[in-house]
Amino acid sequence: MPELPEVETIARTLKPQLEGRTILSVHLLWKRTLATPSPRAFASRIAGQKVLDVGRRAKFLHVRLSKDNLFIHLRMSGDLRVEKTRHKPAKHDRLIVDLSGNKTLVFNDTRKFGRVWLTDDPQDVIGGLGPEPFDPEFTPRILYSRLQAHRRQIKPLLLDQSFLAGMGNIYTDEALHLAGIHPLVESDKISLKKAEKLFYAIRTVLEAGITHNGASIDWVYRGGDFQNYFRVYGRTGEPCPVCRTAIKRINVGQRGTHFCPKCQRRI
DNA sequence: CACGAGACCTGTTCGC
DNA sequence: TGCGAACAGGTCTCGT
Repeated sequence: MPELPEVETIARTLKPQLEGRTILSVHLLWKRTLATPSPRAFASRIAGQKVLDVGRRAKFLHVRLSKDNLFIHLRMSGDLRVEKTRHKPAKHDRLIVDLSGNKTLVFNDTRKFGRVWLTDDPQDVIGGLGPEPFDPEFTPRILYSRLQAHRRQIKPLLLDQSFLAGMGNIYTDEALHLAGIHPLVESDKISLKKAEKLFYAIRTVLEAGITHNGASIDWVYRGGDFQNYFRVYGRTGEPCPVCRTAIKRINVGQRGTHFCPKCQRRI
């Protein structure tokens, strides 16, 4: 799925296209796409609400409406576009939101993993999330103490959205390589110095991702080109950009994991 | 508490 | 060429 930089890119693109418009009607094409409320309540409640703001929290797109909050999670294959209102859904369209001014917000999601919530209390959806990587309150010291609070393999821990919000499989592999940390290292074995390095590595790779408008992989093309700057992700067997050692691929928590066996020692 | 496996889905690529 | 297996940017739930 889109990770933090891809969702940030989408949020920035949608913001000027959606703000100020009024929602006229919605058409739900795949029932399970809607997490809450019921399809009937969703349709009647959302109609007539105005879009006040569009933003991002972790990997959620947050659309603030006059009375409610619309949250959209793209999961693995979701995509969002604003188009001129049309009447025939395209392949894999799951939710159509008709807006004032002849525009339509289209949620297209091949694998049907994506979810949409409408709620008056944002905490219902995003209440359990960990710190936002770019939050000024989030510091290297805080990352260190949170790492010490667990004894878990570092990669799955970074992917845990309640530990840290927004990291996904690609940016985690990239950040661990930049910080020189093996993906299986136990979190409480990471020194303060290494935790600081990891903190800045996380911000660096996420920032680079945003600068490049995210990554476009396989058939999910969203315009970004960060895939051309991957250090290790998807580069199994290719030389490490730092030391030329062949990049290894292993499975960690059933996720493909790429790292340099020389730069990222297990210890 | 930490971890692995299985679900949820469709599509593409890999290996024989 | 063909066909099944493996794999894909995510997250939840269950069992050990």
